[in-house]
Amino acid sequence: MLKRTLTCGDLRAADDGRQVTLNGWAYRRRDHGNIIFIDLRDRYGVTQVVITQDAAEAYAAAEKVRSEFVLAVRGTVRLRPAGMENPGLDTGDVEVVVSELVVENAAKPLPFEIRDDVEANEYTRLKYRYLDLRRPRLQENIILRHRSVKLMRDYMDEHGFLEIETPILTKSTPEGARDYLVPSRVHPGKFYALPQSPQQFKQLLMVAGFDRYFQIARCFRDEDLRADRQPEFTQLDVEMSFVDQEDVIDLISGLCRQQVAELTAAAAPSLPFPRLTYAEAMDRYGSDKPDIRFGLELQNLGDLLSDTGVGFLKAALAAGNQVKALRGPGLATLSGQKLRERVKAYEEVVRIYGAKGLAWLDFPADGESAPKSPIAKFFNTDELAAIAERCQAEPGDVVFIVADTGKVVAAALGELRLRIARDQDLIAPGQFAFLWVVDFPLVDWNEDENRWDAMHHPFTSPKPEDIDRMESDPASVRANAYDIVLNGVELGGGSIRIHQRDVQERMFKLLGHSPEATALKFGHMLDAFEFGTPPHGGIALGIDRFIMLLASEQSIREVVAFPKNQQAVEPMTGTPDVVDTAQLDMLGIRLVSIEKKETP
RNA sequence: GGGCCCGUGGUGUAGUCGGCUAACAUACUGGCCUGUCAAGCCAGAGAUCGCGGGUUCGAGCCCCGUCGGGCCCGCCA
Repeated sequence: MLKRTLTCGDLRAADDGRQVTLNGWAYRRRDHGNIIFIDLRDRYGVTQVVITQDAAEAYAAAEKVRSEFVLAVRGTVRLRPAGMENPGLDTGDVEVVVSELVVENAAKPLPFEIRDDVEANEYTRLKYRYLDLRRPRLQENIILRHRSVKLMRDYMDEHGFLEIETPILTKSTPEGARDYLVPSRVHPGKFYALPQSPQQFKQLLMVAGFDRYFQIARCFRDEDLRADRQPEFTQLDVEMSFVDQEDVIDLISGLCRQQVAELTAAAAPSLPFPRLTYAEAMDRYGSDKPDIRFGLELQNLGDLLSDTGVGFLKAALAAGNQVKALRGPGLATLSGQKLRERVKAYEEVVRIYGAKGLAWLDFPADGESAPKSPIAKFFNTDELAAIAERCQAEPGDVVFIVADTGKVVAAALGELRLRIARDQDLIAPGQFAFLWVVDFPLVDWNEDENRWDAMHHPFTSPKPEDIDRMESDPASVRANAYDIVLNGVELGGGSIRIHQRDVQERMFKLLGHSPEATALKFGHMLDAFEFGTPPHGGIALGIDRFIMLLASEQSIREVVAFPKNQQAVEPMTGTPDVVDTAQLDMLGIRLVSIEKKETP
């Protein structure tokens, strides 16, 4: 083959006169008759090559070139004629006059065009992912991902961390997400599980004295997919010994700051990152991962309405429910028709999160007209004024009210808050608003199973001042747990771990595990805690999500080379797929037909 | 398990109060053209409108079912 002497991103005016050979893909071809331009593309850039009848053989070949042919060209670099430079290309001052052109591989018409401004159906994109990945946008995302991970590795190395691999074939654990299982051929009837995270191994590395560990770790969870959830994903997994929460927060804040500073056009976010307790976050934003790029905080109205005559609010407060409000800036300036449509859409939003209704009060822009809200007349003047003051509602605003259990109010208004911010364009692009959420509850009551679940995971330590209430009032026990949030996306979370056997046993007991089950599943952890375990803690960052945000993408599939679709299918290879009976026989596995849903 | 939205030439879209001989752009094929850079101009081919059924004189459009996809709820220690 005709090997390149440099890449399609290299040539500059100073290279005028050089003999060069380029390899690449025919990105665009412009045939003027007797002169043909081809933009030759590789991952480094685009270079214009020119073919004329002066090189008759090359010209004949160039006439047959189509999009995405792989070419090798030999020729001479020359400055473009005055006025013909292309400032849009790094190589735009020059072009290569071709003396020899070789078609290394032709290409059939493509299933979609290789360009950023035409978005093909995502199934087609995934089926031909190798073509999708040629598009500049995905090339940039994948390159950004490389740089991000490289930067993380260097940062961790500079801070004294060791990168250590942990098993992919490991043991199924009863807690948390569904495991992906791998049958053992050597032990028919037994199974490995793919790790949901390297949690136990990294803690045991602390017991082993490795002190500062990290890993770019692939994790697997067999749960339903979302735009920000793939069944396999990558974490920056970190664990440290002889540290407290502040050490972990400092370390990771610095890493995040560096990522933004070095990989985006945004200014480095200032340290320390803002911090909220879980209780504050839920109260003020209705979310444990608040987007703090805009205001619109939730306001409690309960105390203002203790004597209200408004029936549904009175009833809600009497039942011990919450009444909270959210300001919709400028919404009262919409026409009656538009406002009704908007309210209807917002009712739909809160309904999804369990709210039975959405009340609204408009404050007319002129400060005089009668409100359009059908319920405004039930409030007395003092109440309206108090609500406006509490919500800092100006003339022209609408205030939305949800009365329900604390959980429903938070979820409904928390989500509505995001929706209003988007609709009213309150989020300026290009921001990276980090936030630490701390003091998570240790456990969470599971209504369905009638038991306590670990909010983070069962190895998370309770706050020393709360530990005495683990048995008497578990809901009030706070954990040494922390999450880092970026632009309303949960980037990662961690905790200071339990390192004492008795505390760990109390935790398992609280979670409803019998001593026998605990010994069977977690005996190795409990044993380790009796052989000199240092105080330790750590964190894991979702790398896919981080890069999605750095790249301003809406889905982590845009930053994963070969992602699965929402049905957990990878359309290119056709994964998952059936296997030979012989393979199953070897594993001692027999398939039973999956029961069809019964028809009523 | 559930909710909402979307399936129209290869690709992206329009057409959705029923009248279509299915439109536009691009890609594709052929022709013209020596300075373009999303090149341009001319001509051409290419779609049983995801699939099945129904309503109707007539269905891309309405109804029912089904398949595929996206977003979300549940789920995700």
